[in-house]
Amino acid sequence: MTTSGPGEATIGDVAREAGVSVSTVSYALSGKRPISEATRQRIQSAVDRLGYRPHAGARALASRRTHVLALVAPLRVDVNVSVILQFVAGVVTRARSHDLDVLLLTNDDPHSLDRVASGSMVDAAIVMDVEREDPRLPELRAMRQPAVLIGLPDDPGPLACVDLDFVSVGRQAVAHLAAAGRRRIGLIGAAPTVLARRTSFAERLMRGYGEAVARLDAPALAVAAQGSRGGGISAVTELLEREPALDALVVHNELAVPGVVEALRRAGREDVALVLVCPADLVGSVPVDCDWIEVPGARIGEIAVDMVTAQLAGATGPEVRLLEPTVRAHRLNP
Amino acid sequence: MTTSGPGEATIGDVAREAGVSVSTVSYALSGKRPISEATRQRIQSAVDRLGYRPHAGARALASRRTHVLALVAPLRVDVNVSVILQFVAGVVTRARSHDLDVLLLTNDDPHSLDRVASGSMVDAAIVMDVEREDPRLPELRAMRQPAVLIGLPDDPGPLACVDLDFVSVGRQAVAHLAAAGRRRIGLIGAAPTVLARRTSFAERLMRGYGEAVARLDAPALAVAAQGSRGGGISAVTELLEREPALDALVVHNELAVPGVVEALRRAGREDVALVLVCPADLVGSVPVDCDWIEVPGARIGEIAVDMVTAQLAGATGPEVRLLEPTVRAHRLNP
DNA sequence: TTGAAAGCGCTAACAC
DNA sequence: GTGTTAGCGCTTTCAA
Repeated sequence: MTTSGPGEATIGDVAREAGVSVSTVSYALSGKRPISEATRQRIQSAVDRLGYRPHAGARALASRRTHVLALVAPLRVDVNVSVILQFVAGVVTRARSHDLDVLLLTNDDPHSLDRVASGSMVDAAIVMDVEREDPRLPELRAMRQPAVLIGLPDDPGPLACVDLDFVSVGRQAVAHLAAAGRRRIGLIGAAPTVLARRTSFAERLMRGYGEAVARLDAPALAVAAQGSRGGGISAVTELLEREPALDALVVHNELAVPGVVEALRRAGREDVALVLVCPADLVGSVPVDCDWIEVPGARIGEIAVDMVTAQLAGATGPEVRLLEPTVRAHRLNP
Repeated sequence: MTTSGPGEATIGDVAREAGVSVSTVSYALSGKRPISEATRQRIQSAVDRLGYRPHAGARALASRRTHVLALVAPLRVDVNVSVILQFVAGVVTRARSHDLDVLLLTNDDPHSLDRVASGSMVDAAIVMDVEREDPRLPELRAMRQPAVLIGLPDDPGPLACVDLDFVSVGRQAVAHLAAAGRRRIGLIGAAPTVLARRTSFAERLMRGYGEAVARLDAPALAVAAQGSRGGGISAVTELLEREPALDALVVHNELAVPGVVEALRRAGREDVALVLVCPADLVGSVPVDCDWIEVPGARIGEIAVDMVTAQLAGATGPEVRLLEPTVRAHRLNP
């Protein structure tokens, strides 16, 4: 007697084993029509006995659903990997809870999304690292499958978007510091390459910041910083030169944070108030008291999946969702 | 006239448009049999005109190949995300160059690999974050599809493995320091949770270290450290208490490095020689001169893909590949 | 409540 | 060098 491993049995084998027709097995498994409890059980035990697993390709061919989501993720050096991975983790976890798997596309091949979409490898797509005038937008709009952007292009058209409201992040950071009496508020922004790509979040934060300091009649003191310790040091040095009376800093560059802290210490300027914009796991390693605004990567990834599944289910709700940020305190000795 | 978007046309449409049979189209596209140049061109232009893309599910059903690779990746908090992402990037990039896509599985569901494998969603699997007695090994051995482990379990059996030779890393780090006259060599290892899981690389490095210091008749001074600035500080403090004459440190914990450097500085012990074990992008942000051994994540990911494609092609080469590490110098002012 | 059978779009014999 | 056609394993009418 031959015991074949799992994945060998077909729906026909199950049907024979259970003494029913293939359609009955199919319906029993999908629940798309009522099946008597007795047959349901016979089928289930046949499935277990044979280790039956539906063949994904056959199912996709017949039903036109793959149960796979494309995740277009950047993996660019200048974007903080821990942020990326938070988004990815959120997407993958939530996708599984919707019974979807995730096909990971990195950006090295600009047409890979087109390839997998028109090859019917995926039911939908989630796109990260969106630029203000993202070159992928035409492709995305032409897709049969729904897509959700993580980020906010200038003209999303009918595409669904979700992100932290970075304009509000900039405003709130400034407002929070102003409320604490600060008026010389600098901004250390994303890496020059990130800004050069006109990455949507980087510019939006800067816009919010710019508006807010203007309303305060405070000087706009924004610099881009390389995502490194050295980048943080240079940025602080430059800002202190431009404005020696600097009394606060908004830092939107996770990798530069250690350098920023170090430079302030060396300059004897621990009095400069800090608002960090970063993921939750990063703030824990910051060695000074400060305030921070969370970039909730995992949460945004989850929402993106929820939006995409809603679209798959035919819903047509609000197209753009921006999460409201909150300023929180980070204290070494609570 | 209706211009339908890409992904609507079938191979039958192409065949009609080009005035040939479907099999000719199929063979022309796959190159699996000689086609006259003339027909090849007619077919190609029909493909272009119609925007034809083969339906992945149909292809998988007929050919029993999905051209998809499962990547089982951890995304565990205690493992450095930048290391993980290097592996992932290596895998995805190399996979694409073999015309494979990557289905990303995270570990939250232990049976997901079984699910996608027996559901014929993937042709092969690459598994990261391998433990010495990994609970997934039985599943992996039962799979129809080939698998490659990144890491080295105690008993890999017939499974292919690839990793940096961490035993050698430990030995070389010690040998290098010993050659520089150091005899009180500490080891700051992976996070306690990583060790508790018996993660293969962590223990192998420790073994190499232990053997090497024993041969020197030097004391074994190993501690686990939390992956954080605080973890690095505590580890240094503890080691300096145990051995005030400490003159060298091997650090195999990326996230603890800043704390280690800081603690040594505060203790006035900048004379302690350092060998860091970390990915290349991390060493750049280390603010002191030291030596380091690269963990070539991307390279290992690439090799894993090459091994898996070799297996798909029917090869049966060397089962376990361990990359030889090299000690290099990191100098702030070269 | 169940079954029979027609596809889904492609590959790969098997023909010529 | 090219065409015909029988599957691949599933879903989903249509019929009972």
